[in-house]
Amino acid sequence: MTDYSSFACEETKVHEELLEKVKRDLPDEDKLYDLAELFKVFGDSTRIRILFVLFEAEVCVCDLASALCMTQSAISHQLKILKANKLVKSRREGKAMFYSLADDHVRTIIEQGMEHVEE
Amino acid sequence: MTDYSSFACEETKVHEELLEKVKRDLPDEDKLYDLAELFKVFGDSTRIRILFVLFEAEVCVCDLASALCMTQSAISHQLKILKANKLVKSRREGKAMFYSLADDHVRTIIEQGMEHVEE
DNA sequence: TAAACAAATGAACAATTGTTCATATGTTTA
DNA sequence: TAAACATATGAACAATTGTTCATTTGTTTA
Repeated sequence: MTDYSSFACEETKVHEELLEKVKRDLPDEDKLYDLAELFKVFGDSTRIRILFVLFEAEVCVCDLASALCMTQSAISHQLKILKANKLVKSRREGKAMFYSLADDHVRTIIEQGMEHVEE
Repeated sequence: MTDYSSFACEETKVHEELLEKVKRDLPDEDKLYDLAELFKVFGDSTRIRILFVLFEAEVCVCDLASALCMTQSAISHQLKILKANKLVKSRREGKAMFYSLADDHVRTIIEQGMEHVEE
């Protein structure tokens, strides 16, 4: 990593170098936006709690609602967001709809987050 | 992982078993809240962009502002949030304040997120 | 010490978001 | 087929959040 720290803010030449490097390496605006949107999904404690329950088992909507002491509607709205972002998948079984984790990124991301807050 | 999926929603006995397990294993309400708060920090594209710039180098506030084409005030407000959540650290050098990444969880979390959105 | 510069902060406003309530859709069973 | 059940959805409301503008704090230097 280049060290720019010894230059004051008037030293425009070196900073232009940095700014060009940043503009070259920064991912597309679209991708950064998608990334922020993804983390926004994790940024709600109801959705985090849903994911934690799904770490244990495949669970239907009504059980999620009673496990988390929330209305069926609230849970259903949040599941829709989780599904739209491919964090969970669903499967119908008769009247019930069962939800489970979509893949293992979810686990890793939450584990890393947990490590951070537990420090 | 126990399979509860073959039971309908009326089968209250097995579900109670699941609900008890969930209540036992679910982290404290406080911890889940903190975790959601952490992800909320990642859930804004300005802050994501700041972090990406800091992947490259230690950078002062005015350079962050010009790199991201935003006002100094907006960047400063966001840096305060990043710092409060221990994602960045700062160091004064004369008039300038230099910011850098606080630890490597930040990188891991963002990398995992990137993998997910790129799928 | 006064002027200039870099960063931080508080108040205000617009935009976004999570929950509730009412209702619709889809599936089973009597 | 009608009733019952599980889930999904749309509208509305309160709460939260990001940016701007004006101002303050902290540091250097003329």
